[in-house]
Amino acid sequence: MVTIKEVASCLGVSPTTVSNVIHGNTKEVSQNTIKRVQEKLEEMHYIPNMSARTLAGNSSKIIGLIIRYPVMEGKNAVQDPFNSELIGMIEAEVREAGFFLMLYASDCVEKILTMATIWNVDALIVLGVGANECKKIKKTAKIPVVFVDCYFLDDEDSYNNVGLKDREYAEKITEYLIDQGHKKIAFLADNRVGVDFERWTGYCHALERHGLPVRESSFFRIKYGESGIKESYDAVYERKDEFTALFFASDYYASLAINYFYDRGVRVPDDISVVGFDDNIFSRNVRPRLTTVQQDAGKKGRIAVGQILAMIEKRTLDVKNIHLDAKLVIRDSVKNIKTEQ
Amino acid sequence: MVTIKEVASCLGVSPTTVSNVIHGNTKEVSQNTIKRVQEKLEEMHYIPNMSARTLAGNSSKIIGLIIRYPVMEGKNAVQDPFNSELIGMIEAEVREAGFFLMLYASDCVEKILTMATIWNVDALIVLGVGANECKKIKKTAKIPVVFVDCYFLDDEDSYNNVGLKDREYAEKITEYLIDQGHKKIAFLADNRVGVDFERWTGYCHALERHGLPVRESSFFRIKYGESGIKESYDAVYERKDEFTALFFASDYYASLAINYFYDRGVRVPDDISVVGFDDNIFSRNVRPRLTTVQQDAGKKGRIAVGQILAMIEKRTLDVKNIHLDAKLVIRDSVKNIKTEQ
DNA sequence: TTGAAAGCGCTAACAA
DNA sequence: TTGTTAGCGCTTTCAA
Repeated sequence: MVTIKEVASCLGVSPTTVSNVIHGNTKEVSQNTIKRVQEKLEEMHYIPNMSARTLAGNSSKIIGLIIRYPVMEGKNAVQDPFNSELIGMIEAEVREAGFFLMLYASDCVEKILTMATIWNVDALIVLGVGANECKKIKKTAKIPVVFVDCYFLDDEDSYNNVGLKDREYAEKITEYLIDQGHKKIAFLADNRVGVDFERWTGYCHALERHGLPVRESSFFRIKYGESGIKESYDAVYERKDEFTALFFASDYYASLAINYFYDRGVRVPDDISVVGFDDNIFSRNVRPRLTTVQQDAGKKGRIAVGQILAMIEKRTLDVKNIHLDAKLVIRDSVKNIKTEQ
Repeated sequence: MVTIKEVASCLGVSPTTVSNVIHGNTKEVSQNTIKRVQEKLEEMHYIPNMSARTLAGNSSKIIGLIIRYPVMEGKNAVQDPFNSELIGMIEAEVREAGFFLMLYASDCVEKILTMATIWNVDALIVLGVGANECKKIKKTAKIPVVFVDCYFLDDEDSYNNVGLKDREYAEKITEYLIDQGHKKIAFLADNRVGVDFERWTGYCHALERHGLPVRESSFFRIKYGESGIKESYDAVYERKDEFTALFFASDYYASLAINYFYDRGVRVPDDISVVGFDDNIFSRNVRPRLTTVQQDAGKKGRIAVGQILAMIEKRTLDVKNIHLDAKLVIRDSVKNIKTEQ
């Protein structure tokens, strides 16, 4: 390990000068010294020691990426294709900005904040964590925090968040179904909080707006794990005649369902229509191709990191809680049944 | 930030004593003091400062996870479903062992080692990096390194690696195809190095063993990106009559191909048989279900972290380069054409 | 059984 | 324009 001291003594200058050159505080350093120091730094392969820098009161250059702790058996937090894309994007952006990414999966606010303190983390990006946790994190953390895909119970606009117009687009895709003649539409998700709650609400709004009844029995909770999913789909199958269309809160579940139905001889969209949400690899890699709501995970990541960097550099932000636009993508999983009625 | 000093002065003891209690060096501390210190630590919510610890010569408790830098347009390094599962598993294991995970995507050995030095990283887990890079990393890094899914040009057994019996199982699945009467089998992958090279080699061995010709023209290089894939598949389609079976080096490409063929009216397995490799979500979420080689990404992750921890704790390892067993999973994407001939 | 003191590598206030 | 020095929080050696 080459230290600043070593470089300095090699050159016969003081550590301060070397440090100043490293940080570009060169107003008071002669051109000649700057050059000599820079060359020596290069020559000796000087690599900074971040622990020392951080300890000396500088920023750690670490950004903590918090992902939700896995609830599901045999499934981990990175595995969801939407999350993966987001994480990959965030890693790339953080790295390119000269920061380091510490990945930490947890639902426990205490642990998250401890991790942030231990490492003197500069900022936190928090993915898809529940409203209560968000509140606590925001209240306690003394560093910039950007949430991604979070929904809050209290003052929405006091949070820094990058999300999607989930409700609006859930409403749109539901209206599309209604427009295609569907009146009996089920909503299926593995929970009904946060993002999924918003999508459910959008679905409800669309039904109400068109004078269709909103029934609690039209909500199916999909259980976790392979066997849980199968069990849940069995329940849907039993009641399939009650519905003409199924709105899944994610492409993942929608594509699994299409294949499940295929196996049981139920054809999509002829026998039942299906829509999803997200437009990830699953929606395109299933037949029939899935009609869904398209969102850009990469964009979310880029914006989130952009916000974080702006906050770190203490620039202010005009918009705090951003909800990105999405796009209805019509493919082949919905049948127009208007004429049949 | 509560420091050891503060805790110490609150208690009227020295920082040394507090530090000793924290680290369990309690042979020379009285029971009473231990208790008092522990309670105070708790009460004051003492959280260590890792920068200071690291600077004072202790281990950083950071494990660096290096993933290959993305080559493909619009695709990032975390996005591959196999990688995601592995990363999620590694994160969980690392966290549970009391370490922290720094995620870093790069192909550049210099940058990787700089990152390791900057942070005084305790160990490195390196995923799917090329042989040349592996060699350099092993030679230069002065910390434990475990490679995952890497293949090496020089002395294989001098590396710590967790891989799969890629060659053997590629051979097995090829033999299965031959056993089902297939003689004209293409091999398709997006490259032919590392893991994919092994799979290709296994494929070649099987053909040779059964007296079938190995032709360079039976290798298809799948191009990156959505349009690249389509273009590549178009080329396969053009020559589809030359083959009765297609061996894809990954489930991802195999499942995409099945759907591509479906769209063009080519039925799998009736018109052409398809096999994949990995058995991830794609193989099960496609119809017909994909016949493939099953491997356990989670297990790889667990073993890799186990090896790393053992190395960090300076316990020795008997087996260094582990190649896990896989399993041939026969589903519905291969037709038995023996009788037709 | 406990504590004082030095030092890890770096930064920054201040002096020269 | 350059250098001296103190100190960030912690560990560890050595003395008490």
